[in-house]
Amino acid sequence: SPAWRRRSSSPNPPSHPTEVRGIPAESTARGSLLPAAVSPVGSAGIRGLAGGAAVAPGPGQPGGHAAGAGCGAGAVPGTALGRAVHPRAPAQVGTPLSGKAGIDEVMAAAVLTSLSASPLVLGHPPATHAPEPGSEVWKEAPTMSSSCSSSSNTSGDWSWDPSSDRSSPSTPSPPLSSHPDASLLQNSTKVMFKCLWKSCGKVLSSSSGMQKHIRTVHLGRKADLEQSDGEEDFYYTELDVDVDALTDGLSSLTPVSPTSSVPPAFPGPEAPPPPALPILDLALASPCSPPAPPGRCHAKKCRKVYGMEHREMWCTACRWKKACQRFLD
DNA sequence: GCTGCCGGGGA
DNA sequence: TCCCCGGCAGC
Ligand SMILES: [Zn+2]
Repeated sequence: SPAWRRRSSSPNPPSHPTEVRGIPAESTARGSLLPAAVSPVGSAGIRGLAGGAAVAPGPGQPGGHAAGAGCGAGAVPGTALGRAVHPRAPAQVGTPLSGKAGIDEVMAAAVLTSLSASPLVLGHPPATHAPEPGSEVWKEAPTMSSSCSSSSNTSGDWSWDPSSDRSSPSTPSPPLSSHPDASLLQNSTKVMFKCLWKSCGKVLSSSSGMQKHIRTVHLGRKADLEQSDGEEDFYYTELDVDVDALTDGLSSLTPVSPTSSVPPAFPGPEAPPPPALPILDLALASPCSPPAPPGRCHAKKCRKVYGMEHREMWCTACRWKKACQRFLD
């Protein structure tokens, strides 16, 4: 390794209490210019995703993740596309993200969701037709063309430069309790839960429903078992769906399998691939450019991605004007 | 002009 | 060793 490479920089940044596989549990971006983190959260239990508005910067580093980049929704104002996905950590133990808040939130979301019962929810868009079934929502993403910035990274294998790491705000729990769901809902927005398992994309109106879906369809468990062993990987994102958007192209909410009962195409009959995948999907589904080659947004390095104004987020190499080590081509 | 980064150099 | 930056090639 090049001399300029910091000896101290290791693929594994100093651990952060709320990190799961190296990623700050919390989005660092908050819809701003920073690509935020899409990260599996929650220690032992049901895991949801953090992200939405943003995707963790940085392609995975050597060591595990397959395709790297997605594009951060970053600078672009949110759309109907899930923007405030966050960790769902139902009552499980030990989650730094206060479990209680998590529950409350889930409850709240569920309640609110059900209150605003909708015709839209399960793939029943109002008469208004949808030009292109299954993609309306996602099509929002490409609009962020210019922000084909970050890459996602799903797992901790990527190496956050220590200095960068420190720059990310980390206040784990607040978002949960102060989540804008409520207000959003009241503003003609409703929360939907989108399954992130590969090739699924099913959208349900309640987290419990989604968990059940994942449990039965993807984890092959019995539907009626609640939180069986606490080790399930429930990857789904929460979408704040603007009702207006829904009326426009709702059908898109049931992207992949119109017949919700069809199990996603997983290679084997066995358990689905590990969680990292769904996230990747999320990342990949995002905006790199519609037909994004699986993996990354080329040519864009830290400088471009984060901009001069966020130089501290660049990888060391970029800061030193060396070959970027985060966005490898 | 912008971008990525080599190579050189200061502390 | 860490870091910065002049300057150049490629677009
Ligand atoms: Zn870089």
